[in-house]
Amino acid sequence: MTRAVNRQHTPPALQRLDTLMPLDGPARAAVTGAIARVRLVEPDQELLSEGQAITHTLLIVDGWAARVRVFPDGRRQILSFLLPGDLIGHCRQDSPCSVSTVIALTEVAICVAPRPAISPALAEAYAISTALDEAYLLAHIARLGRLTAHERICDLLLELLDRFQLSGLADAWAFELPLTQEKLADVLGLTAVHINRMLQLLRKEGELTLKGRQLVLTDPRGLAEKIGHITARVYAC
Amino acid sequence: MTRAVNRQHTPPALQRLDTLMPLDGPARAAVTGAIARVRLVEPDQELLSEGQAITHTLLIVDGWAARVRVFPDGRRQILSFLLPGDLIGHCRQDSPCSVSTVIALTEVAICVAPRPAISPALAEAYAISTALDEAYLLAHIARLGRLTAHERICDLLLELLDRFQLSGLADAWAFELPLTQEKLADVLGLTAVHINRMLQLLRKEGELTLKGRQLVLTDPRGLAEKIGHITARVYAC
DNA sequence: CGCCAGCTTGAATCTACTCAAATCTTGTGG
DNA sequence: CCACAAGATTTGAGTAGATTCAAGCTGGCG
Repeated sequence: MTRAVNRQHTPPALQRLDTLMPLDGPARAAVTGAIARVRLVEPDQELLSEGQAITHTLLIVDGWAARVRVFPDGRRQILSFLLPGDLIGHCRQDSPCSVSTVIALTEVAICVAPRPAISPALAEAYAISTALDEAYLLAHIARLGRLTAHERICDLLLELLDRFQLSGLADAWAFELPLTQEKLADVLGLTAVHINRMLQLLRKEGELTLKGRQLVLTDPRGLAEKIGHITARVYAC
Repeated sequence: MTRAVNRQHTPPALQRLDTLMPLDGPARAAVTGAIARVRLVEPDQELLSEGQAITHTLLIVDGWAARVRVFPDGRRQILSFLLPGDLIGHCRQDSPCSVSTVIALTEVAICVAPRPAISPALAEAYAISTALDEAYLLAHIARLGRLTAHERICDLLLELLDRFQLSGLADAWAFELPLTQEKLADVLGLTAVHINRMLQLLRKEGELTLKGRQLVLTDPRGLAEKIGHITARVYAC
């Protein structure tokens, strides 16, 4: 269950928040405490359903979750990924409810996120996290609207690499990608068959290798340059 | 410049916020005062550019604006529309900066949005507005990812109808659509030529009429039923 | 060993794109 | 009030990228 890259003691979720905004003692203690009390969710289980009232903000500790929309005829679209260190349901409304269903893609560990009132640094980390979330949504819209299948895959993988780097779950080239080609298709608005063909092409081009769940990008920076990918992180100032 | 539907004195921007959350006296006064001091922006002018520091939250008073992303090779994608009563740059960060360029699509009137601290009702209206914004982004992702050209157009027009109804700028069937087919293409991830053909088809099917800038949907509720459109408004509780 | 989910392959099809030209609008100046 | 230019819409023909459907393959696991 331990991820390859993160051998140190800092849990990825804590590391992500700390990277977004250096946390003070109370914040670190609160997050560490929260992370100690996780709930495990099985793959394909719903974490939250559309329209459901939100009582706590949740924090992803481990695993992959996703916001999804399913159409009456069975088409499905993954709206966004939720990865370790990401918040679920963080908003300012009095009685908020979920705007989308959230499901676990792998086994997921979640906990209740400490209240931002505990520490100004924590509040700021949450705010930056929320801003980044929005940047990822906008990037996804541009991806689906204007990129080809080939570009979409590269662009998404570069975003994921970047996101995992924030939490220490990726080094400069590689991270664990536990998604089936069908799920990739559901994020990228394509079919599994076409994802398959494009992944083969990318391998033939030498852009990536995929052994088991381990994804390695040969030259992330060169690839980002080539397809004009700009990391959303730059927007969070 | 006065829009067809809104003959009463309530400005659309005020009406939208008041619809989201009934405003108290101070809030209404503050919004009315703010709306009195508008800045006019010409079509195609930038309201905000990517990465720029945000000093005030802005409120759209009149006209259409959009968040756009332009690729190095000239492809462009409209990420979201900003319509009367919508907020620009409302967030919780200490020193926020814009995650996308915002341009005026028509002549736009904007003002500085009153601070939410003025009134709890206003703060809640802003919070709901922000939540709705996110719901629109998610809806757009699902649209681009999984709907056909025909469905995308219908789905977008239904969303716009719904949004204009919030501010009193649309009745049950019609609103003013000042977009060229090229701009519609830029939102929907299609080409102008294809938008043209699909609009003709929709007219032939009797789903809509388009005289000048006036868009009339023949049977919005039936259409929404047919394509499985769910108004994002339901998510805001 | 055999099953099953996921991956791979091929052929036919279709949706949307490209390019190019014609027509319609709208606004402007003479 | 007409002529003209510029922008926007419309039309047609050919093409490309992605889908569909169907079959075969692979690897992990009971």
